Amino acid sequence: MSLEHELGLRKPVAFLGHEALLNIYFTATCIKKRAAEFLRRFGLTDVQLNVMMLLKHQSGEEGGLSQAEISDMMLVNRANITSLVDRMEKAKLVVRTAAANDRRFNIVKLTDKAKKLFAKVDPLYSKEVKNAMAVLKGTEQKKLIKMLERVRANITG
Amino acid sequence: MSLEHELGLRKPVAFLGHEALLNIYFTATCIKKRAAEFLRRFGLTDVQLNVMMLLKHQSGEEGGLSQAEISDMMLVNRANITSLVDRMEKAKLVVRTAAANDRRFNIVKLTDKAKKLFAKVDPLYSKEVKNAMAVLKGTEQKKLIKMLERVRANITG
DNA sequence: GCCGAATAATATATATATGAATGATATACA
DNA sequence: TGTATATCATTCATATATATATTATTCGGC
Repeated sequence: MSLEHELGLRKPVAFLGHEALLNIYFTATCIKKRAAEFLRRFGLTDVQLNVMMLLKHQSGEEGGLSQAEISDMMLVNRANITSLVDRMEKAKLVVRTAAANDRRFNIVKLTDKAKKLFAKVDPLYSKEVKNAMAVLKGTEQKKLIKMLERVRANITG
Repeated sequence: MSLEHELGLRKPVAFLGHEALLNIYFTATCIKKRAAEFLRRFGLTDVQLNVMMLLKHQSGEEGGLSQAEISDMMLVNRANITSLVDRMEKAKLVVRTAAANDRRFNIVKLTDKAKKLFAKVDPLYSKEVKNAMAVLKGTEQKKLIKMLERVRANITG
């Protein structure tokens, strides 16, 4: 269904480019809502799962990531990571560790509790993601990715 | 460039569907950041411009929209509209008016100040949007829209 | 005309996002 | 060596998002 119908607009979006842009924006919104709804039963938010995924799969030699690395990998302001890690630390999902050589850094690591929870949630979440995207064939997904990469390259460059 | 490079990941995203989903998500993030940056010089946020666009182009007979209508057209929780309209009212961009027949409703309307500002910002913003999407041909934009519509239909249905 | 259900807006607690300013620490180099 | 500069994390004010509960009002059925 078109955005016009989904949002209950009285008049269509003014021009094609704007409709395309709004489609990207609102599809992301739907994805985020769906993820939030799914993760809620585990007491997690989508952002927190994202952090857990990064710590699981992208950790460096020290067995974790600095807050600056997390911020870069999530395209999020560094100031935001402070409170995000605060909340996750309070929920016993991560710990802050002093870096070996440079006292400016915190190395953020997953707790055992978080590792166990992730082992349970990750396969279920992956299945959800696969189902969500299964309406597009592999070749379509690749085309979609290429188009979105071109848009990003154009606006960030 | 691929997400893997843009975000500085050490390992690639686990499977194609997740990469596609993350591309949608992060492209929306980039669009939002770019819009925020552009609108800042006018003292507006992207969300506030969105409200102004809706009030300009989608208003009903009463010359405005109820807060519930705004919420539906923005896929945003209704509770959120209260504070959003509060801030815009404080900035003299909108006024709340009592609806004629039903005292439960507020009709939100643009002020003259907001109409003038919108008349200035809108053509510049539209040009930005056109430029942002100009890397994709019209037929590509249409394909992109169709694919995203299918994804939304799948996850919201 | 009255009562329960539905609807609009609000209040509250919480999570996430930004920019700007600050303090602690490293590093480069004159 | 010592200083300018860069980098990491934090704090602050602000904007946006959610779920949940509450209040005010309207409407449907009787």
